[in-house]
Amino acid sequence: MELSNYAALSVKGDETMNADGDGMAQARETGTLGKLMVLLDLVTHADGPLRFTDILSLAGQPRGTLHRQLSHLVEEGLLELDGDGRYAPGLRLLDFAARSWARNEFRLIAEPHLVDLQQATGETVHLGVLRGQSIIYLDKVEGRQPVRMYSQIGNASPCYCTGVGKAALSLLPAESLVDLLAGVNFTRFTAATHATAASLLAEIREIADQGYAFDREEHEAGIRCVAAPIWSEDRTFLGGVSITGPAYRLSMELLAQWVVPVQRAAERIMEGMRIRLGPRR
Amino acid sequence: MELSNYAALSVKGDETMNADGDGMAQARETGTLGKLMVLLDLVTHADGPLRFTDILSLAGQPRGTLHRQLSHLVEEGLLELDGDGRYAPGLRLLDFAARSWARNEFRLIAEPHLVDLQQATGETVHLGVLRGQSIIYLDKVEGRQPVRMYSQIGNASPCYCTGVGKAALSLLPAESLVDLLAGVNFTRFTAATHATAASLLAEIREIADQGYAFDREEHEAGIRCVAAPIWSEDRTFLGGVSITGPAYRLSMELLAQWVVPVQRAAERIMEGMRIRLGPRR
DNA sequence: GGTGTTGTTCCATTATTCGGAACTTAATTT
DNA sequence: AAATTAAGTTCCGAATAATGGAACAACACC
Repeated sequence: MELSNYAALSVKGDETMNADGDGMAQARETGTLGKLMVLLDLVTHADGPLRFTDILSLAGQPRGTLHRQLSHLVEEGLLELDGDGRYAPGLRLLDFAARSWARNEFRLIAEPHLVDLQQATGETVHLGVLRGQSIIYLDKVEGRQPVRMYSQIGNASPCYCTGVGKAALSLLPAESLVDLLAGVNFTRFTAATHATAASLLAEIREIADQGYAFDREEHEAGIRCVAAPIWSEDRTFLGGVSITGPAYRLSMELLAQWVVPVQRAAERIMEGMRIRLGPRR
Repeated sequence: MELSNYAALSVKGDETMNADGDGMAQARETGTLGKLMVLLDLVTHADGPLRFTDILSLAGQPRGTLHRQLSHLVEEGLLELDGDGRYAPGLRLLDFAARSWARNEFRLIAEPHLVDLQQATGETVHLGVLRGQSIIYLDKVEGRQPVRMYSQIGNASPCYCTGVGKAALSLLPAESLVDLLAGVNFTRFTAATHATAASLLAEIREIADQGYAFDREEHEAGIRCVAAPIWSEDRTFLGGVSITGPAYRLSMELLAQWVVPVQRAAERIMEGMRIRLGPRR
């Protein structure tokens, strides 16, 4: 019933006001749509279905207004209203996403290289993109284990404690990086999670030099990974590939051996992007 | 570049006007949101990224208006505008969907029973819901094969040529069924696809009596399935479970043997719904 | 039958969207 | 290279849709 750590994982993140000293505030108003998206965010980020009153207190809108907004969302299939008057995410979202995923050019280019990497190492391979302050996982290739699909794909994870996230951040120019980190809320998931922008910055500088990143159980205890960055030539697109697995099986020595394969996969994906999307980008 | 069979697969379907003699027209106007959703539909249903002009001709809006609408969608992350001025579905859709899927109550209830059914038969098991004239697949459990997740999940498939679809339709009262079929555009995917509402109606009457449905290579040549219906007590929620596989492996005799297991799985799922969601529904 | 809670409908006011046209910018032709 | 066409962007008065307060139903819990 309670809301989950909404702010920490929010893709958008700056709905209220970012305590950013810089004058350059990102574009904000999308009028009617923006307000509706806030509601969609609220409902999809909640731990379970929300009643009208719950949303009322969270959204702080007048009752009449909120009621009409929710009705519209329900009518469009973006939300669903069950028999007990509780609002849940709508199935139309699934349909949109399935199409968006199936046709995603970047993912299609990367796919064969992810499979190669999975087979070479036997461990789970992820593909992620930096979007705002979050990493969105675009694909995942696992070994033989009983399929639990969708598990990670589409999930927005924090950028400061994942391999792909840190690899992507290392591509940013120093200034943008500092700006971005200023807005990040550092939640400590494990003992190894970076707790401050300063300590993260230091590691990212290192990663930028080396060209690869580790996740030393920073997001989830017992889970490690190696990641390599991926970027478009115009740097509008930042992401990464990673190999992930349990710490008992993936020693740091083994991870170090996988640096080269991961980097090679990243390079091949970038080569594919140049060919498919044109050399300029 | 061309549009795919947009109308046939559309979840919404009645944007213009349904040739429905009945006075009870379903609610329609969602104002600003509705117009934006039409655009989202256009872009997500296209075969590839669309340029501004493409959308302009498809949407039939004034240029200035369309431009602002697309800008808003892009700003919210629902669409993405690449360097070549082409619009593609945005990644935010993935994030929404991942959450919507992970927390879907019906899916969570059904999951263990799907796994059981998969292990009992060794073939692929699907869970689907009727939404408008389409079946939306909510889950899929496969055997050992190399994982290609997301493949089917979230996809909207026609109701008239899938096992789950026909099973779900068989739950509708005769009147609603006729109304619904009046709006369906019967595309012949294979030689076995029902071509008219009449022939479909005849089979659905049979299915309603029997309590299970076959798909005899009606959607895809070489693919068969058995399905059993699932419904909430108040009949607001209709769907089904199915076992799907290649015709060379799944003889009609074998499928007939699986009727009982599929029905049992469906019953257990419904029992779970009664317990979790309250007896009324 | 009251009384508080929750959800829905109504309508004048206000703010946003609409859409034609003028204006850039890029591509194509002469 | 200049001229021409196409493609995309910005502007602003008019039209429309969103707003939010208040009054109205539905339901539970005393």
